[in-house]
Amino acid sequence: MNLKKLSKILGLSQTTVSRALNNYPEVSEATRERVKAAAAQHNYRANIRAKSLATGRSMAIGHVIPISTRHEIVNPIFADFIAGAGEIYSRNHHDMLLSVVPDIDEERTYRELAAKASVDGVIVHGPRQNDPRIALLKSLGIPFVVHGRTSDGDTDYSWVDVNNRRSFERAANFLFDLGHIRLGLINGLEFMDFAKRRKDGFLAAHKTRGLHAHPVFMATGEMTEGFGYNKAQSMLGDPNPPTAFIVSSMIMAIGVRRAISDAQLKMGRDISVIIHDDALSYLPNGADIPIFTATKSSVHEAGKLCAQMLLDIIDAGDQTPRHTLLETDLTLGESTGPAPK
Amino acid sequence: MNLKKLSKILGLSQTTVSRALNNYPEVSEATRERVKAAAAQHNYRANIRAKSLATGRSMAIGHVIPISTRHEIVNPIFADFIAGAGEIYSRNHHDMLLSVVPDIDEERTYRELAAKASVDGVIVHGPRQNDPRIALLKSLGIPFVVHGRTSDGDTDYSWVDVNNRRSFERAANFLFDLGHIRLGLINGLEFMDFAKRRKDGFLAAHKTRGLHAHPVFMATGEMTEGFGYNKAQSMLGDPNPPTAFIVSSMIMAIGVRRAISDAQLKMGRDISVIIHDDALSYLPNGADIPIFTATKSSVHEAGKLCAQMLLDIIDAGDQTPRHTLLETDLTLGESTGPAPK
DNA sequence: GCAAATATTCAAAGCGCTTTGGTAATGATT
DNA sequence: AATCATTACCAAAGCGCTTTGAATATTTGC
Repeated sequence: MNLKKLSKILGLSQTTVSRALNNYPEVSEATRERVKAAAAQHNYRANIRAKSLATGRSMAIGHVIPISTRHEIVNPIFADFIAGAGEIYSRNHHDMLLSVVPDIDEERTYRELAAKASVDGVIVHGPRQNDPRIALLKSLGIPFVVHGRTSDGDTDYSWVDVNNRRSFERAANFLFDLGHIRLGLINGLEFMDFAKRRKDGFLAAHKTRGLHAHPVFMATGEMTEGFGYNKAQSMLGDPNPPTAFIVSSMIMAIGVRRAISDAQLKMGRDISVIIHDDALSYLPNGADIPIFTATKSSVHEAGKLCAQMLLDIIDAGDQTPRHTLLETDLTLGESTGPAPK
Repeated sequence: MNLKKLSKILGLSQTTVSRALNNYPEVSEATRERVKAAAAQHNYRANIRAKSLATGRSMAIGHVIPISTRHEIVNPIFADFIAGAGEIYSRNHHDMLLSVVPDIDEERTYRELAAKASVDGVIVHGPRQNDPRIALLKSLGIPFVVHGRTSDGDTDYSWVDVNNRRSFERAANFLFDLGHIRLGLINGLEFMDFAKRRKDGFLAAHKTRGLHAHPVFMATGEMTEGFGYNKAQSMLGDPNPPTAFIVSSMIMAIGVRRAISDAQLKMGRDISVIIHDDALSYLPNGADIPIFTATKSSVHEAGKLCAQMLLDIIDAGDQTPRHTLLETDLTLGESTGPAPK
């Protein structure tokens, strides 16, 4: 079923049928209803590619998911983020175009997306401290929103980010308040901007207390369960080990918990743990009482915000950057307690 | 830059330029090279929607990800599956169109995908035992591959699945061989086909040994860490508890491990655990020695296989269903041992 | 009752590509 | 030298929609 056939059936021109369906005012209510009824009856939907060829808008948003070439790891938070964004898209009749590409091919992918005019805008995932994608997308003239931020270079673009620095500063201070002096940081890769900011917050808290963060107690790496386990284990093996950990993700924290339990220690009593909790749907932080004390910020919500911001930007045709900085909730769980004597 | 301009620059017709770029034979090698050089120089890429409007092929594959309306949970294996499939798509110049929809809207989504002609085929995720989507997609005439299978109704369609029944039968038998008699099963929702098959395998092993599976020791629910924890905890609280668990996913197993550790038991000594391991990139089952004894099958690989099968089907224009049944590896880890006396 | 204003409808062009059905030029065949 | 293939190219139609500009029908104003 297509427009031509449908208009023939109705005895109307394609123009009128098209306008009736798209709610243009210059169509009488009587015919509009007749047209809509016929469209429903014949299960007519405008061919999306013909439509977007005619309008110049693709009604699709691109997400380029980089896969680390070295480690082949997919960021697990991505499922929840996508779910959030997808909710907004489908509510606004947009499609989501996903490109999963080795990080080495990212630039080419963005260029193609732009040249082929496949999308009206893109969401940028996992920004590095200094990320060439910003300049690239600007030069391509394609609207975009970054999930996260960059620190160096051009910072004049739209983003939605969590206040990572403050979160981790608060987390560290909270542990200091409990009497802990030696903290371990188990963080993501430091060329990732969020990881850098978290470390900065961690260090800032040390500084105000006049404490010194031991480099050996600041680990940075791929955010897997295994990495969390290894680093926690080796830090706990130190002759003068940390009494508390701050861990950048639930997944790593699971490894940390395993290491603690392997060392015959009890989390929350012998050793405290604060995690950053992205509120992943499949990894809830306990039911009523959180397992982990956490700086919490829903990545599902972030997906929704990014998507909405991008659609707004596209709609407005507007170039002035927008920003949303989300504060985290510091929620008390059972993984923290006073420093052991 | 578009075809028209490019052909003007080259002093050739659009026909010739198009043919040169698409490697048709009726173009001299000299002009072909000249055209390709110019295309590269001007960063020309065919507008994908114009192209697919003309060819009738969208060069896109749809994935409809259902979100459970009741629980709002995103299946975490989905990230790795998508990554695998995406690899195949980009290698074959296809796009991936993702629709994240409440399970209640699934049918409408498929109908729209078909009517709007947005995709050349779809991958069906998470089939139920008797899944209406099969008949729907057949009636819509849209090529599809199911990741998993159905048990009831029409079973004549293409799929890629893991031999879930045999996997869990083997797992149970392995535990019986170790002297365990009371096994606990912590499984996904049973209307999901994979969960049903796993349970069938579990029961089959009991039957051949002349053993009876206790209903209280067979849990079924949403595959979260919390569910694994709750069920393991309650089963361990039984006056005559199981001495081994078979767990349907790594995520749930993490909860099971937490319950075991909370109960002051040692996994692999006091209680054995076998999991099904989807080989998720961000949740590797240990480094050199697996943490869990597992029936292992990479979901990333399954994504690749599904994608490739679908592209092959579309390419062949062929209707005869194809099947790939993957056997799992039963890999020995540190979570299993002889039944305690 | 007639011009002007307004409300409806339509034919045709255009979005950027592919593909059909040619033509012109070259080379091979008798 | 005339005929036939073959090679290399092109003009124009068509994919299914939107939108411009014009035409026709219906009201309104005086």
